[in-house]
Amino acid sequence: MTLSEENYLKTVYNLQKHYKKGVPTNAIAEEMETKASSVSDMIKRLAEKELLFYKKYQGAKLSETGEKHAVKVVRKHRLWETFLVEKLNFSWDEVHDIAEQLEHIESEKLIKELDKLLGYPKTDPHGDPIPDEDGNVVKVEKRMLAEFKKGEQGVCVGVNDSSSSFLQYLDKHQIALGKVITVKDKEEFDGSMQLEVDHREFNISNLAANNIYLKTVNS
Amino acid sequence: MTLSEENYLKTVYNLQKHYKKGVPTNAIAEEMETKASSVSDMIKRLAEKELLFYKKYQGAKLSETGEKHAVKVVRKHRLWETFLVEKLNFSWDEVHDIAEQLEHIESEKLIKELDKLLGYPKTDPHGDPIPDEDGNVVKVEKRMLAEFKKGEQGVCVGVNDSSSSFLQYLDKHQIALGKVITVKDKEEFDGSMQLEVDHREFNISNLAANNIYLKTVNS
DNA sequence: TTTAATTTTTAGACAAATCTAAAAATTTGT
DNA sequence: ACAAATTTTTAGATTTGTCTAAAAATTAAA
Repeated sequence: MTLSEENYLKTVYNLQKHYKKGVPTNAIAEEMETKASSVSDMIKRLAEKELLFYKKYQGAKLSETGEKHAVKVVRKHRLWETFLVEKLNFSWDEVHDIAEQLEHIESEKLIKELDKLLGYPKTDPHGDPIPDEDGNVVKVEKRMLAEFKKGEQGVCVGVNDSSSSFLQYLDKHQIALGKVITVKDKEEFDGSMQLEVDHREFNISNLAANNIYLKTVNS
Repeated sequence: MTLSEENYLKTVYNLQKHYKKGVPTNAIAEEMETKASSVSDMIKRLAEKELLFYKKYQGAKLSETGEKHAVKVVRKHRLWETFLVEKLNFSWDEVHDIAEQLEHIESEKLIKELDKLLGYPKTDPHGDPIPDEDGNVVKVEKRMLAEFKKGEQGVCVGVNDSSSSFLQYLDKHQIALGKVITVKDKEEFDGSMQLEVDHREFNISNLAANNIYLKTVNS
């Protein structure tokens, strides 16, 4: 398995929750910042290797083998991110690019020992679940902040966008995993919200609220 | 800088202590388990990029830029090896191949923090010095065990061959960094030696003795 | 439903890194 | 010093992964 193939599998894996049928060529191309023609070529090759199913113009869908492999890469990515934050003093907005490199390192023992060193963490620094050794992924029950109504309260358990600009925006407002967020007010026409976090109030856009996940808290 | 280029630089760096002039094409090819023709091509490309000096049939010699880059790779390799042994319970014969992958990860901060986590180690698990941030390499004074005379004593400070078969051979005889070794007898005709380590006596070949470094101990 | 817009695929080219086979240069042995 | 052996380079082919431009298929719109 080449580095490039692994990246394609991971991308298809990440995108296929948003598509009932196959993941469109263009979606993959956009996500990977490459051209549709390159994707078309590669998808065809991966299909030959039976890592995914593919019919012309119908997009891509991971096979069982392909998914197994993709989950392994995701597990490694998230464990490395956790390592960087927990052991090497990185902040959550700095780890993605480095984990993108580290996720391709091959060694069963390495990843097993890393998991042990970190105390078998369940989620990464962005709240995403870390698949276990057998590839099982725990599904965390969570709702988008944007769906919360005025007066509701929740604990931040994850983000949808892990870009450093967004994560730094959250830092600025002291939003982090585990923080309690209260919706003080909600603007109907644009979906913007007035929030309270740590006794501090501020306003966020609907776009931002669409990238924050909360777990409802019984308060 | 591609992964392949980096590997060539590192190999030339490692080999050039053994050659006064340029490192021969064949020596590089053998070390990298590739063909001389491939080496010839790549060397030419690296010379164009001014990472090394090269004249036809005269072998390769790193430029200052090339050496700077090579040392960085070596620093990363040795820090990662130390990490694997110190933090992830690897033994010294298991780390080479994984460090070979990890040495190409790009991130200044990562390597700085790794160094800190490990307590700024001076040598790797095989006794090789870890270059500092500025690329300075401490030269450890050491002699080959094969050069020791009957009755002499030393402390093991390094090995020349880091292959897992050799390292496992050393483990079997309880030879490790820091161990005191006494030459009880030396066979003139084949250079084999009778050693004492931990009050245990055994015999090793000249080939083995040529791959163990000791620091003379004033006893 | 026929055209227009969009998406996807194909064809052909290219750069990186490698290989084999053969030619050229250098070194060694007598 | 000359021939033989060895080392190194060149020439040409191959694989992987990418790209551009153009053709084909699908979807959307009038």
